[in-house]
Amino acid sequence: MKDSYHHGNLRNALIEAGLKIINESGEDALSLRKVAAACGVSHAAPYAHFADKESLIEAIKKKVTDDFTEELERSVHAPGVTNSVEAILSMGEAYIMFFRNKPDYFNFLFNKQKIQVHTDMTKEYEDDYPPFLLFRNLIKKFFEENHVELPADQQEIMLLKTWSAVQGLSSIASMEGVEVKTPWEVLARECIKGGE
Amino acid sequence: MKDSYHHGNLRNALIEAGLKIINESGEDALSLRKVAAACGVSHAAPYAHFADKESLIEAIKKKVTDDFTEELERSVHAPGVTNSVEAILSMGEAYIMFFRNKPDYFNFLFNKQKIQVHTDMTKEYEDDYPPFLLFRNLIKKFFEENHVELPADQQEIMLLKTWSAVQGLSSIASMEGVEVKTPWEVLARECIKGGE
DNA sequence: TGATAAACTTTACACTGTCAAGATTCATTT
DNA sequence: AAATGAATCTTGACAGTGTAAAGTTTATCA
Repeated sequence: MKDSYHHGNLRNALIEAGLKIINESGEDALSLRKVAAACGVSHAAPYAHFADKESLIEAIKKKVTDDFTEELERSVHAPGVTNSVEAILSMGEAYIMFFRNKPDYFNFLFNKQKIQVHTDMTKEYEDDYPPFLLFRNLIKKFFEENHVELPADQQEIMLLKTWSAVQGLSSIASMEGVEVKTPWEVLARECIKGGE
Repeated sequence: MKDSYHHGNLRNALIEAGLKIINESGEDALSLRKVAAACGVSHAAPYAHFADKESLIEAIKKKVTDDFTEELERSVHAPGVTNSVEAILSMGEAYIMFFRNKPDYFNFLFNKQKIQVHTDMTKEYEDDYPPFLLFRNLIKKFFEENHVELPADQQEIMLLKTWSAVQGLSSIASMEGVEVKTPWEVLARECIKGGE
């Protein structure tokens, strides 16, 4: 992979190596020099691809967010998901289980991350935070399927009711020291219920 | 405050100075040497009071958590809080507004913090995470006031339903780039409703 | 082929956490 | 009151860090 002066794919290699370090030793253990060394490259080489350490971390966050988003998308195509209510429950469960399985990702993803979100359901906002966009579209679909006509502020409340339940249980599920009797999959669905 | 070789109250001064730096410049800007300098003390002096940087940060976290807990306790004594439902709503609102007013505290408090929590309502767990304890006791009070007799797993679900709504809206309220039309105080109450 | 840009290395510097050894003060006992 | 040991603080050192500057190698393209 490193047979010449030029690495060839250093940018991606740095992201990959960085993610590996974070997975194995936590975000604190991430240093530009270690990442560079892991790619067999000098300690200043990353600066050809990233302005600073923060930029590399942001790129890693983007990759994790992409994986996360893909997992959410897959969840609505699971067997048994035939209507929008089940889709919301299935995606909410996937959301929560993602962070239950990778507890450190919760803070890693949401810390210092500017997350653009619009709760207005009448327009399209392509640049909004993708996981949120998926939820927003599902709620919208739910309204359409069930011919629900609510005033804008009630729609906003319903949207945030669902998202906060999911976000909150994810936060709790990612905490060390929290032991619950009920399986997280069941808790997920129970906590989301009531909004719709 | 520093008129002799011995500082006299260095431990608290370090915590205070550290918190000030975090409030003004963020957690990343916190360094032991800066904290020491702010207290007019040599760079290695903190090691007489804290094992390492992490220990100081933990002490700062404890202080912020104590303030947070006090604010929650105050909220249930607000005028208009006459029953347990209103108490839950009032405390939930206070919880969320705390993080809305100090967005950076959300990640600061919950990141890498081992938070002990028991959802079993039949026993007392004094060492549990204090803000959670307050919630648990309010839910318990609600059951007693309304003579609700639910099986243990249903009680657990109700508890986590409430806490996840509060925790989730706090997480969302602490995000940069999230703009909502409804006031957060209203959202708070709306999101908590439905559990009880 | 030659010029220009991109990718990478080397060197350097300031800042960081932490350790070890020493200096000063406090507290307690005698 | 004097002495002794513990607590507190200083000084000096070291390895690891992010990052800037200047130089070297390779790729690209006219």
